[in-house]
Amino acid sequence: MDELIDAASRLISLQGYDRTSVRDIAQAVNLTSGSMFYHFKTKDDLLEAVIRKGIIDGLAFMNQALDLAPGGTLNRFHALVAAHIGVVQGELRHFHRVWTREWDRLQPEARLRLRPLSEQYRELMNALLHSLAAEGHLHSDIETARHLLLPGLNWTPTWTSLKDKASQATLAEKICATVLNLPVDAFSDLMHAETTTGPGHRRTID
Amino acid sequence: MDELIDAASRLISLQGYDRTSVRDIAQAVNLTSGSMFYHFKTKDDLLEAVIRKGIIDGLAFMNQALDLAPGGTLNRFHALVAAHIGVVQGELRHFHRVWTREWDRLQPEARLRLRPLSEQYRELMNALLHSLAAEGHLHSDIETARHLLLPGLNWTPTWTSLKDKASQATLAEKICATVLNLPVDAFSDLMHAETTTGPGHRRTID
DNA sequence: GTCTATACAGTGATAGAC
DNA sequence: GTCTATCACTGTATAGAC
Repeated sequence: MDELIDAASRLISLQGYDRTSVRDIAQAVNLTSGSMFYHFKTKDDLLEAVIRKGIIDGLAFMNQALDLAPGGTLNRFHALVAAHIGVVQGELRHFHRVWTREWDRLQPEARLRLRPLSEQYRELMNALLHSLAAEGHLHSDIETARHLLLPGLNWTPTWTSLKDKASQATLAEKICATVLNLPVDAFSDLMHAETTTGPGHRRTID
Repeated sequence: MDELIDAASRLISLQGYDRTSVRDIAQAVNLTSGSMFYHFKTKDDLLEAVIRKGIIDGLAFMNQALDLAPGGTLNRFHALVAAHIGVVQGELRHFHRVWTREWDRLQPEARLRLRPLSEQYRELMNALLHSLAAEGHLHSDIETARHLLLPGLNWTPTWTSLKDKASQATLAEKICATVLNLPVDAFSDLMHAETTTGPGHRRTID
């Protein structure tokens, strides 16, 4: 039941898995605790379902953003970073927080089942960092760059809260610039130059 | 009682605060649960004591590393990053993990009491990023750089485990290079050039 | 599919003996 | 200072009625 998963994501995100009782979650959708165990065999199964939905919806969100992004690599990089910020700060934020904060509360078998999904997420970022390196924008080690970038993005809710797309895009610019060790303005200029004059492999604005 | 704090840091780090019972912790130092409440009024007080010790010892470790570091800014930057990796991966790792993972389980008043301590930690990194910018190595926004760097360092235990100082220093080089968007070799060269020919504001090797 | 009722284990914390 | 014993409570999960 999807309402149950939604409520669980919200409560677990805010209170933590261990402090959120099955009664709390069931009550949030006007059920009693007994009824929850009809839909999920155990509380752990519910946690797995929450995280699975978080990853799947997050992937869809990211892929959609990439499909709409203009062609140049810098533009696509910015789109990806902005999309990830959207996941972390937007409607999926509770799912994402549960994913990152409660991942190691999962049973080992559950982690194995979810691993392929989360690898896809990492690969999206990897591919773009490779393009940046190939085009001479990124000079540092790609793995290390990803290891700095991803936790940094995931941690943004601890020091800022950005619900609207505009401010998310602004933050994304600052972060992209930082990855390339550039002033924000320099990155913006580079990115926009790319859009107007660049090759534009696929300008998919329908 | 310090043994109690040590045992608590280890168990809470491995199992999480909520899953670690007072009985578990007391048993680890051959006490019964009742005795723990002689030393700490509540379980929450014990958590605060663990995190306080983690921050204080971490600060001491960082300051000591900086005192021993050679003079140049790049060298001091590397020393700071290596020291933080040392905190996160070395003997203080359990304390540090509790600090970062259970911080928001603290009562609001406890967070207020500890805030000044954790600010000191952040300021160490801030000061060095400012120096890097002043000397023309760092071009990006300093706040943003710190917001990428710190979570990235704190998250390293999720993808690598480095107990010895040598491999910690190697990782530190990769990360410093990434912050400056340089290949590792380029950063190493820059750093060593600075040591042998640089101004060396204070070469404090006693 | 949801309810009520309940089994059963474990929790933080306290009281009082030693 | 540490122990034992215990209180009051909450947790997950199950059984069976509807």
